[in-house]
Amino acid sequence: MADRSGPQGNETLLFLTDEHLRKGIEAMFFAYRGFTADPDRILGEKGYGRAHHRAIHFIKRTPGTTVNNLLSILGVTKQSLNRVLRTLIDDGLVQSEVGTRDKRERHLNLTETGLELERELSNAQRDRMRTAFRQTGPEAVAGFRQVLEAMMDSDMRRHYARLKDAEV
Amino acid sequence: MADRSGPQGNETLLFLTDEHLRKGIEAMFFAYRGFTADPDRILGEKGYGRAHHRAIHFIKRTPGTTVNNLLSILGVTKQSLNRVLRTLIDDGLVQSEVGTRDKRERHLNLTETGLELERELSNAQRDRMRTAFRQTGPEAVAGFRQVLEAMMDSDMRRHYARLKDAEV
DNA sequence: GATTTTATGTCAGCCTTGTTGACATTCCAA
DNA sequence: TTGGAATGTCAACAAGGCTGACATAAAATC
Repeated sequence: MADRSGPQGNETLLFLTDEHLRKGIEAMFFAYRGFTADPDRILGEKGYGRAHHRAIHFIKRTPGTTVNNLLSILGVTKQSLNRVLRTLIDDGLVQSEVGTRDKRERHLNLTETGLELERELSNAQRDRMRTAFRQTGPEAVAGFRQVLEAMMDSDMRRHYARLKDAEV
Repeated sequence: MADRSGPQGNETLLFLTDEHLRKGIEAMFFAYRGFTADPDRILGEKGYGRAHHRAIHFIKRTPGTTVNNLLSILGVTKQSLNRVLRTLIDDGLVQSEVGTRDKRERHLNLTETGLELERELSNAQRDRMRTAFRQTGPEAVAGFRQVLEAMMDSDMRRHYARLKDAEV
């Protein structure tokens, strides 16, 4: 929100040049590849894809979540999500229970098998994140999260913040 | 590389808890969606996809690059890249010239039309990046780039660094 | 109580973008 | 001259997005 560079000091704005912005763009591109590389390998071996990982992650993250809630977090269509959920339910990784208060809803949870895969995936992804965090230190990590948060769409920031408040 | 937290001070390691790592993971997920949202909208209107954007970006970035070089940066198969390049060449956005030194190679450049689209895409993406950078300040941006760079696969870091050295 | 809205599931079909495999061409280099 | 490298192209396939249409059950509203 606030422009933290003074109005007179031009040298304080040097981090906003097009060259620096392009470097930031390419950093996002290359880093995201690394970010997904390890889970992708594991998923590939088991016949799943990134979409399954995302579903598994957020079900683990918000146990008992409904399909609609998952849709708004993932930002895909219900048909797309349904295809993924169907295979996870059929394979016994996800359990779908009719809601008690509202019987139209389905509450989603990971089964023991689902939790196992989730652990395998998030261990791999966390390992890389941990290494990167350790290499760069807490101040860099704080900046990393600030910039990423500022880059989100506002509705996604809501999801992110809600999760943050709930657990951290 | 070096663990910057002391071996005895536990409180300095608090940024490495699983909860913080998970927050970093979700920050990457939600931020990447924002990162690609604006170009995706523009591309969708013109019948292109993210793959076209990536090709356009790195051709602009490294004019006269060969197909093979582009392949190693983008990390896809030549068939996949070829399909994208073909549409861009047919639509007059990319020019492919037989190499002079080695006539097997094709040197890729953007045409004036291609440069126009590239400007439109990167302006949109830079706007978001600039806003995020300005909101968070130079120290946060430095941390952002450090962490992202540490998260890359080493071969991708090579590409990233090479581009960095060449132009920044 | 009847009607409308909501949550979900499902079927069919389309698109982009990734994959593998096979094969042709061109041309540098040993 | 022959082998291999760089590129192009064709075919087939899969994942995972999308839209549209329709069914069902249940909640909400009139």
